[in-house]
Amino acid sequence: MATIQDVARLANVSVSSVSNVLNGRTERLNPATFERVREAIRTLGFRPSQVARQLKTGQTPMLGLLVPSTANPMYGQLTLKIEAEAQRQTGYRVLLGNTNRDREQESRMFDDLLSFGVHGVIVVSSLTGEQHFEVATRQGLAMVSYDGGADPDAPARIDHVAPDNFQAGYLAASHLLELGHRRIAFVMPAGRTVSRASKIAGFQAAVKEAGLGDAVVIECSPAAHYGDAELAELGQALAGQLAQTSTRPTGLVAVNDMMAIGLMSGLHQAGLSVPADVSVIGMDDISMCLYTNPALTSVAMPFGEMAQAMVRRVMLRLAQPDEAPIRLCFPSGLVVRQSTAKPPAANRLAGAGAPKRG
Amino acid sequence: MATIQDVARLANVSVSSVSNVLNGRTERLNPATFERVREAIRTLGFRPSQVARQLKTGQTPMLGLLVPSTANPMYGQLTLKIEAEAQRQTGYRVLLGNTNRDREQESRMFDDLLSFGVHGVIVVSSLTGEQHFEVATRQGLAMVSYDGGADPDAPARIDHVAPDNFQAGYLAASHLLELGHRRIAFVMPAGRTVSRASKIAGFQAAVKEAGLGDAVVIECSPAAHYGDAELAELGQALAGQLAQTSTRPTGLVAVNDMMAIGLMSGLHQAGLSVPADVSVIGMDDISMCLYTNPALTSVAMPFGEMAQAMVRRVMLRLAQPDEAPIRLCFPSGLVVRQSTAKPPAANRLAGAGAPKRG
DNA sequence: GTGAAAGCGCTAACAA
DNA sequence: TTGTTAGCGCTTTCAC
Repeated sequence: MATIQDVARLANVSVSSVSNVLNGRTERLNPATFERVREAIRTLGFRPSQVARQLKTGQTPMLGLLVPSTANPMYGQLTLKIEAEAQRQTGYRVLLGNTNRDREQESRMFDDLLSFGVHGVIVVSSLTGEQHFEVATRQGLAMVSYDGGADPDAPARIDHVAPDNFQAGYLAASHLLELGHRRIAFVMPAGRTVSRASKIAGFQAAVKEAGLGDAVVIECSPAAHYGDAELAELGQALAGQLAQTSTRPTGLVAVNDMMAIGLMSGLHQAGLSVPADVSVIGMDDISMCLYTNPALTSVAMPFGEMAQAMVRRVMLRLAQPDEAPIRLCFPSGLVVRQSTAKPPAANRLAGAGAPKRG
Repeated sequence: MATIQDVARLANVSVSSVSNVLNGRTERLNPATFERVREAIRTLGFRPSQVARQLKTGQTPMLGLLVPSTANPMYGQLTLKIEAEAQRQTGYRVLLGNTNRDREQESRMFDDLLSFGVHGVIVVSSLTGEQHFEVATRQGLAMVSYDGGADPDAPARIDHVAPDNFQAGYLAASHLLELGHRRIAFVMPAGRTVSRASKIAGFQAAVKEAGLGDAVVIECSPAAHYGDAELAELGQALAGQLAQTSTRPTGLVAVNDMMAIGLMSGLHQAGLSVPADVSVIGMDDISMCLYTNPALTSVAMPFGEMAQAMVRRVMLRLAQPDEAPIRLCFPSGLVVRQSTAKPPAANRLAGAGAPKRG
């Protein structure tokens, strides 16, 4: 690889002139010199070393991105959008780390980012209140979290970007209630995060509004790996159990689409039909929703806009580290497909025990 | 961030002693000095700058990874495995780029890798015979390709890792033939790559062995973006057309699982049943196969082993750039689930026109 | 408008 | 066994 020295020699100028050309300080250059340098750069195929540049300036056009697992289509999709957005907005590249939502892995990634001189990072994690986040920000990492808990008292200065989870829970429950369901449940893996709590709150609010009191939150076993379609597996197993109970819900709101897909699969295996026997609704609206059988009704989150906001925000924080942290919340929207319908007739009668509306 | 100078000062030694400690050259150190330095490092929370180190040595513990799109679950899964394997084997981090299988994006990523001083790269691309690959390797990139065409005459020195595509095509076709299907087709997006050609060759070989001559290869419209579940969309559209033809195949081999999932979705929407009316088999065996309805029969590729091989190979090539390029081929295996069954009775009779076996 | 030179934080050859 | 120092490729002051 050619160096700035080689270019200077070939163009018969000093390295500082070459540097000025590289950094677009045209006002300081004689147009003729400028052209000569550009010509030399071209003939040598010279590309400035980001490494040397970074050592000098402390800046590098690179962003850290931590996701639980790219094998999960939802994070794979988000990863794509964030990477594209970083390129589009600023030409930054992305250093990727899968964390499995594991504290230790997150922590090691933070350390590595710091030693690579990367100062901006976007994190998908529910652990943002924990100490390793505070340590990392104190050491100079500018962090933006996706769907993390925004504890106002947390010491770490982190920006938060999230979908409106309360609204998502509310929309999902309302949809089922409007279809006539009276026995509905919210399904998720064990463990309450801030975002899950919001979804549940929205779900319960809709249930209350409908004058029902018996909405259930079902927690599966905890998700251990996130390395795969594990949520689907949990949902599948749970659906098998639900199928055997006579008073099972007629409508299920899943914490996300992967779990919903697992639920549908388990219900089918148990000989039940979706939506004839049980309605299922997911959240995130990943592309796979279009191709399940039946196509999955879901609550869509504006990933493109959120990716854009996260990149913009981390850039801003890189430029102005002392900016006060903010929380951005994006509206979600119901997308009705074929996995939700009226409850089976028997249940419409059996629902008489519940208070009537209006 | 503390520097090596700070550590030297605190420990009352020279920077070279600190450097020796950092690089594990314990034999040159007085144990007491060693301890003193380690202590200083700990109290300062010192972490050596990879940037400075890299400027000096030309090495960096980072790998490039180019995939068409992490939004495609297959590549999301592969990305996860490669990243994990890079961490496990050597502690390397991964610089990710989504390319959309676009020449221009690949090329720009190569340039950026070079200017970041990253010399090892794993590429998922069908364009490995093209010029930008040759340019990149000549400029010092050590490349390993996944499922790329291994043209022995290609000038670029690239290692290739791939599943046995011929075998995959053969296994898929054989499975349908053994079930009694006589009218089967291979389905893929327009455009023949080396790996698709191998799958087709395996598919045709099985058809010939069965004494049939009329196996069809169906090319959908070309895939334009890869940014999403586009293959599924193509499959869905195609299935809608197929459903209307009376002489449609009774068994479909899809080039990969996403396309198979799209085909199933389209068939269902057209009122056909899988596998009662049409059998569908995919390739890759992504986790989603377990959760489709019906669960998708597929040909599994050993992604874990292939990821391991790719990382090992790129490390080797980093150490010995002049090593001769090799091609590693990994066996695939049939995984039977519920999307394949005997053809409908009418077709079993209609198949009489085909030559009989034995 | 252009050039000389210091220095970013490390490694490694060489000196002591 | 430990220290001194040049230099990796660039940016940026400051002098001309």
